[in-house]
Formats: sequence, C-alpha cells, structure tokens
Amino acid sequence: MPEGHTIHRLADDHRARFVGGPVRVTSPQGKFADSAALLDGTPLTTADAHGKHLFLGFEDTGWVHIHLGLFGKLGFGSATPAPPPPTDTVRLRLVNDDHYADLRGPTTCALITDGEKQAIHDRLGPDPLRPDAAPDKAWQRISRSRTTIAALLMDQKVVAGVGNVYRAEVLFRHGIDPYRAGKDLTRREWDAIWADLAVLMREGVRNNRIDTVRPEHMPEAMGRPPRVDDHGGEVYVYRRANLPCHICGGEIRTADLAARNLFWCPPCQS
DNA sequence: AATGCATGCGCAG
DNA sequence: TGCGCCTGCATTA
Repeated sequence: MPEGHTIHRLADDHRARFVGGPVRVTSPQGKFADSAALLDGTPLTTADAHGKHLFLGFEDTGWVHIHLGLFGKLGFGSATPAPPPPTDTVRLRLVNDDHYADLRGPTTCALITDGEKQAIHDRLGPDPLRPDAAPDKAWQRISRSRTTIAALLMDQKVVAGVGNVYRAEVLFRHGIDPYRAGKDLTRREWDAIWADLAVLMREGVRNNRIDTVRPEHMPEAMGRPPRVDDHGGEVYVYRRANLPCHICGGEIRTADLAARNLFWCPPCQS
C-alpha cells in the first residue's frame, strides 16, 4: 500500500529487473491494451518516481504514468520457466527473460509524453526522497496558510509523497498538534519535520515498510508485549486509536480530517 | 453472501 | 463536503 516510499521502491525494483532490455507489455484486463500493443517489445530505459507517481520510460515511445491510488498494487515474480497466467484484473504486465511485474487496481495507468510528464512534476511539491527537492517551496506555502498542518502535509502540491501514515507519525515525533495552522509553525519546526521525513522515508524505501518508533520507545524496551497489527511497521499513533501512547500512556485519539482518519496523542502534541 | 474498510485523489456543488 | 473510482481482504451474518 502506497505512500511515496513504496513508489520510489517500485522505481528501484523496475530499474533492477527491466532496464536495458526489451520488455513484453500486455494488458490482460484490457483497459491499457492499445498502449500495451504500442509498447510491446520496446526497451525500458529508466524508471522515475515523484511523490506517489511512478514513471516507466520506454525508449523513443514515452512514459507509462502509474498512480496506485488507495488500492493499486504492483507485484513482481519470476518468469522462469514461465510467468504464471495473469488473472483478469491485471491492468499491465511487463515480462522479460527473468521477471514479470503485474499492476492491479491503479487510479492511473496511461502512456504520456515528456511534456505531460513535466506537467505532473510541475504541479507536485518537493519530494523528500528526490535529490532535487526544494523544501523551501513547501515552507513558502505552509508559512502563509491558515489550513491545518495535518491537511497541508497530505496536499501533494505542498509536499509530495507523504500519506496518512507519515503524516500522523511525523507530527507525533515532533510534538505538533495536527490542528495547528501552517502559518503557526516555526521555521525550525518545519526544517526538523522535513529532515525527519527524508530519513524516515529513505528507511521506508530500504525496508519496504514504515517504521517510526525510536529504539528506546519500542515495546520491548518499554517492557510491553510487541505490537500486533497488520500494516507492517512499528508506529506511534497510526491506527492506534484508544490504545495507550508509547510515551505518555494516554489514549491515542482519532478523528476525521478531509475524509481520512487522523491519529494523534493530545498530551504529547501541542 | 454481504458488508466494511484501506497507506489516494479528482470532481461537482 | 461528499461521491465515485480502482481491488482485495477481514469481518459479519
């Protein structure tokens, strides 16, 4: 499930498996069939990620722009001796001599031009995982906005790649009330949040999961039983509604914010 | 079998 | 602010 770290990891994974040689391209589900036929047999030259957008570069043909949305998934497997027959929900399948990749349920899977790709970069904010990122651009918007920092962090025009988990976790780690207005953040607080996102998300790419709990706060270190839940990482507040805070023991709260579930610890975050 | 829910986002009103 | 879209999984009946 996709926040920016997942997408950057997928770019890496595509590069490692497919770049440099011709790729068989099909759309078993049919919705991408025309473009798949056009791309079939073309070499993949590169893969790029910005926020939650993935771009697969096909030599002299264009880019496949993928956005997973909430439900989309990309899975890899071995193509030796042969890839398994695709199920009928596979929007896009890539195959070479060694690997296959199946895309299911994306919000977007479209063949686009260089210009269209650039337009997407232009409307996205800085991405903590991209070396060319300019955190100042985010600060310009945040420091002038009456919108809550919780909403601003989820706005891809402000910061690209942060989703509901990193949003909740980074605000907890910095002791910031999610309802505080962007303009009431200090420069120092923003700089610390940005630096922390870069570290946390890079770790997320490496491990392919989101972990945000410092070693000294891990359940084992605090004399508590290890976490039992299903989203794959060790976290302070995300999906921990009504459970005790790892640090103060108070109850983690949840609320609706812009149609998403917000989680925070009121005593720790002000 | 049916329902609900999810790490997202664009659109109408 | 609410709705629709894309899928798979866990939970409920």
